[in-house]
Amino acid sequence: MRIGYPCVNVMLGCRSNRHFRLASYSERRVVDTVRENLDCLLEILRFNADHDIRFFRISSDLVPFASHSVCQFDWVSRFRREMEKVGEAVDAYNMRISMHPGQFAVLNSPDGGVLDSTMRELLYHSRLLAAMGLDPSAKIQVHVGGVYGDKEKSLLRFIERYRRLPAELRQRLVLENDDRSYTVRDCLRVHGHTGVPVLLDALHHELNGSGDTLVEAVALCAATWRQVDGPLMLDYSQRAGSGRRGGHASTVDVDRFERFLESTLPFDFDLMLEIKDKEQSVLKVGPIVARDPRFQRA
DNA sequence: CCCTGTCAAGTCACG
DNA sequence: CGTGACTTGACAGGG
Repeated sequence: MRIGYPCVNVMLGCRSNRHFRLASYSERRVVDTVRENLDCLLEILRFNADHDIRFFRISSDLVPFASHSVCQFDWVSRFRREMEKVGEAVDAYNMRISMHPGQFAVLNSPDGGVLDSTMRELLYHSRLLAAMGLDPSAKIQVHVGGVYGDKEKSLLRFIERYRRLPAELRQRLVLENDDRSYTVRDCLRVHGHTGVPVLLDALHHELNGSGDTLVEAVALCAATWRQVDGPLMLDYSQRAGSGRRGGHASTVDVDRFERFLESTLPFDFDLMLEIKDKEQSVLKVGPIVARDPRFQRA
């Protein structure tokens, strides 16, 4: 089991998701920003390796405006060597990488313009991972998308769209249950028609359940990942104390986390900890997981 | 330095 | 109809 965190390291003084306003776009500006972002990404990976953290989500802002028409420079060629270095670091440390496009990528939208921008955005993600030389176990996680007043039709539209995706995208996309529309069971239906692996978000499953217990859901999702996809990925977060929908906790509650882990035994997976204090929470639970023989899975 | 209005993009729930 | 929430708040202009 590898445990990781998304996008941002709060301890290091750098950020790998720096961006800027579209109004101030220039090739110079974007090149400078990408270079800084890649430098920082390498620094974060080195930090992770030093602390035995081997799962990380790369920010979609690594190349700002990459899918926007304003972006004309060939960032793959320009930063090939730097991106390969990232991939080499990932491989050297036996790390796992994921990405999670923003809410604007909606593959099942009935709107052709939204579909176009979604395709450009998803292709940016897959080209970035490919430029790093990462194998297909580096995943891009998306939701089914909107309901548009007809959930069945909208789910079927996702299936059609998925089938027409280029292979470079199909080999990396994974489908995640969301917190209000599409449950794990809905995602599993899509899997049945497409083969897309299903990523389980434990909190979404709590808020928008399928009737399955957590461990049942883990088992069902695990079966959708082939060898080439790598181990099942799982998103774990805790709600902020006051209990409003959505908001993530500021730091991990270690007892609750341990109970969560016990409740998923004996399944193995790579775990993304979505907590505000990022790597600090991973550092808190890492030693517990490493020390406890019950969690020495696979 | 600090303050704050605003930021490429979608969808949905809430008031 | 306007606003906030979502995987990650940060930029940029003005005081």
